[in-house]
Amino acid sequence: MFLSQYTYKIDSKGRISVPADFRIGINTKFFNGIIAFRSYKFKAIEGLDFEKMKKIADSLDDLDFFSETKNDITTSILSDSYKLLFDGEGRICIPNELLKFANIKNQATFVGRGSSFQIWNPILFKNYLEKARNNIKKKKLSLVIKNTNNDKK
Amino acid sequence: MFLSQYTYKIDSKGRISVPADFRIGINTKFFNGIIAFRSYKFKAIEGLDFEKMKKIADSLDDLDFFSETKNDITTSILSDSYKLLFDGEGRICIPNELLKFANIKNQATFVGRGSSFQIWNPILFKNYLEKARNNIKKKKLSLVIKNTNNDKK
DNA sequence: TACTATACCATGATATCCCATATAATACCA
DNA sequence: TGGTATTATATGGGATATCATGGTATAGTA
Repeated sequence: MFLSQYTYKIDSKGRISVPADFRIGINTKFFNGIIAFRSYKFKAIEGLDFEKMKKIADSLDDLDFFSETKNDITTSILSDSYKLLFDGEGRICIPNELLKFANIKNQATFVGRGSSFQIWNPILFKNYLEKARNNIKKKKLSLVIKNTNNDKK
Repeated sequence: MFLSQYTYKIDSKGRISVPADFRIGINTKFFNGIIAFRSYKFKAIEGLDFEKMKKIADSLDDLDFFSETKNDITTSILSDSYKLLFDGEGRICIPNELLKFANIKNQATFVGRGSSFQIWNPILFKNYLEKARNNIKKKKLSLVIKNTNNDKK
């Protein structure tokens, strides 16, 4: 489970450490690294376990083969995704294409989202987090949490 | 079940003991520690079992990357949560981010809330407790509590 | 040869482990 | 019941390991 935020540097070679705690949650049996692609809602990068990416790909297979939606999603997710391998120290090298999209330069923030994570420009994320917190307060969504929890029990 | 209050010190390394009684109620099979995050209602820290947090995360999770509604809540809960592992003596190290938010310095009070608990600045909690008691008296809610309590027995 | 990418090694700061101690709670026994 | 022994637990400090980060060396490529 990916939790918390970690802000790390990008060195002169474009390398950045994936948080050690994230690496633990990543199954490295078949693929020693992560999958990354553009977020659809945010100026950020989505990060995934290989296995979760496989689940997404499988779920896309369930859609109607001829549907327009399937084509769009399949194209934009699967063709626009990158396999980023760990080096010996658990670092990855984020492609320029993604860095530019997320407006990331010297530093990046890894953001835990449970079964996946995101990579943000630290300042942009700080702003968004502030907004998200306020939204929750306004909409009193704390109740939602309680309910979803009770449902599962 | 988490009950009572316990006030302990934070040592020079930032460590604080989790009440032994709380530790008993925490399943340490997969994760030997607790999950902590900002409270939405109080200037305090919420504490949870790992499995309970996992249930929350799962309820927020779906493969739909286009879902608008859950983004804010997912980010503000999961990115603001921390895995806090026990050391050999059952202590945790609370991140500065949370300490600052809850205005905690040298001491902290663990407050049992049944299936979860909170961590407070001792003085702030004392004040809140006082207020809560007065509210009950004013609204004469003591009867309600007694009744619901009997129901459970 | 120049240039890129990958593997390998070094280091300082931080966090974790391990052991020690004092105090409080409990059990035991007269 | 009273007093003592034993256990549990909160707290403290030194040793060790982990991790982010920076650098060097090697292999691949055009």
